[in-house]
Amino acid sequence: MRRDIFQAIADPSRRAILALIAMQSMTPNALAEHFDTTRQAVSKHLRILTECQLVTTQQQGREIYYHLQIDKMKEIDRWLQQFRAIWETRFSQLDELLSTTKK
Amino acid sequence: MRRDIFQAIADPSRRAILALIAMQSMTPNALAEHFDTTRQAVSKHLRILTECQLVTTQQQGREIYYHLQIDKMKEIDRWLQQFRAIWETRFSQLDELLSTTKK
DNA sequence: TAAATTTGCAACCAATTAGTTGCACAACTT
DNA sequence: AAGTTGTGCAACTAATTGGTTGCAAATTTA
Repeated sequence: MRRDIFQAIADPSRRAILALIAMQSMTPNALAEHFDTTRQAVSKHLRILTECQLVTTQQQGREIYYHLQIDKMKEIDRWLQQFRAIWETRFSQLDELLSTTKK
Repeated sequence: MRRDIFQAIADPSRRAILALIAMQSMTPNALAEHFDTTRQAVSKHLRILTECQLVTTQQQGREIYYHLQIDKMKEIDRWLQQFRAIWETRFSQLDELLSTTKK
């Protein structure tokens, strides 16, 4: 059972769930209304997101609110850094080239 | 055959391949040396990365060099924006709180 | 207390995945 | 021309995935 953030965000439904609860914490039932699948399918996605700590839960009576764990999202950002470093370098090189051409 | 960047980067080997060719374009054989799998397995990963345009090829004699298509990586960054907006807001809120506490 | 609501979990299933081996083909080397 | 090297593709396989239905448990409502 591989369970890392990259595998978690590979699924479009899970990305949609993350985007939804990013706006506001939601219950599984409320989330399921946004999808064509069953509530149980959504529940399974939430389990995966919980396992890799992208979301946390908060019980409120018989309802369970799922919260986005924004800090965990930063891990993706951190992985992107190595590539961002490249495209920023290339951009500044292009920038340099352009200003050289101007002269 | 779902083929989007998020599914592509879900696999650790493919992330490693991306990181390697980010430094320098490489042939499948050269890449395969960095992995415990067969050359054909690496070739399959490269095919997936090519299909979603994360890499491009450049034939040179009988060798084929795989290049990172850095612009495509920006798509991940773009998706992250919506979340980055959140964590930056929270950070600035914390920032505000701290400066208020100082007073 | 009985019924309804909200949820998670298990069992099952079809499709997909990541790997393998075994080719075939083109391009260099001798 | 014959052998070697670099590569992609097809066929197969075991494991994983994302979905389903059918529960059971806990909490709220009547």
